[in-house]
Amino acid sequence: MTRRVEQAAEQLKALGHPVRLSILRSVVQGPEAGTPAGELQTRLAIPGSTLSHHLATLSVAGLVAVARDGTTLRYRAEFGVLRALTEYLWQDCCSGGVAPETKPAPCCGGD
Amino acid sequence: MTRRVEQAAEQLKALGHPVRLSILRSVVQGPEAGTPAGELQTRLAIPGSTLSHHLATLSVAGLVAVARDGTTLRYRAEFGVLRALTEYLWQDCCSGGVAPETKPAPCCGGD
DNA sequence: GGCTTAATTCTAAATTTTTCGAAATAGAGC
DNA sequence: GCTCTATTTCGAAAAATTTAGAATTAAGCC
Repeated sequence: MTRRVEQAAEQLKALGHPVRLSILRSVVQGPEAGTPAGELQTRLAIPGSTLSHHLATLSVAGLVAVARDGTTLRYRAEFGVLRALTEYLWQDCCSGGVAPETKPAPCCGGD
Repeated sequence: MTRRVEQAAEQLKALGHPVRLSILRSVVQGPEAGTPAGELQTRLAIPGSTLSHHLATLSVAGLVAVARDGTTLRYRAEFGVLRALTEYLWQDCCSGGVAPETKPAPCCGGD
C-alpha cells in the first residue's frame, strides 16, 4: 500500500460526508478570496462546533486552505490538490493492462 | 440537502478507504470484461470476507458492476458513474457566483 | 449425488466517526 | 482592560465502520 493511495483515500474520505461535500462545493463555487466560516454555518444551518470539526477534516486532508481576515476565517478550495486527486482516480484507465488495445477503453470515449 | 449530494457523498465515502480505492483503481486499469474477485484478493493480500465486504460497498455505491463467469465473479468499473462524480465535484467552479468574472478562476486555467 | 473451487453472508469485537453543548481563544473597537 | 463577535477546542455519548473466522451458497465436474 503506497503512500499515495493512503493520501488519496484520506482526501476522498474527507469528501465522503454530505456536510463536508457541501462545504467543498461551496468553496469551489465561491469567491477566490474564500468563504467565511460564518457564511457556511448559516448556509448549512448546523452548530458552529460541528462545522468547525468538518472544516478541520477538510483542511487536514489538504482540500481547503484557510486565511484569517480580521475576526473571520475564510476557507477556499485547494484546486491543485483537487485536480491531482481526480486525475489519480482516472490514472491509466486507457492503458487497459499490458497489451495495447485495438479500440479505445470505455473511459476514453463514450461509455 | 439534495439527493444528489447524498449520493455523491456515499460514492466518495466508498472510495475513501485504501483497500477500496485500490480495488477501484485495479478495475479502472483492468480489462473491460472485469477483474475476478480472487485476483483482487491475491493482489491485495486480505481475507476473502474482508474483500467481499469492500466490494459490496463499492457495488452499492454504484461504482462497480459485477458479472458471474462460471464460479468466478468479475468486477468492472462503472465509468459513467465515476465520470458524473468527478464532474459534480468541479461543477460551476468557473462561474464564481452571480456576476461574470473578469479573469478565469484558478480552477479553469493554471492554479 | 458427492467433491472441489470461488465467493459471499453471518456474527461479533475493536475502532473510528459524528454530533453538539460548554468552555476557551482571537481579534476589533471603545 | 473590557466587551462583543467569530470561531475553535474540549469532552463525552451515540452511531457507524472495519475486520476476519466460521458457516453458507453457487457452479462445474466426475
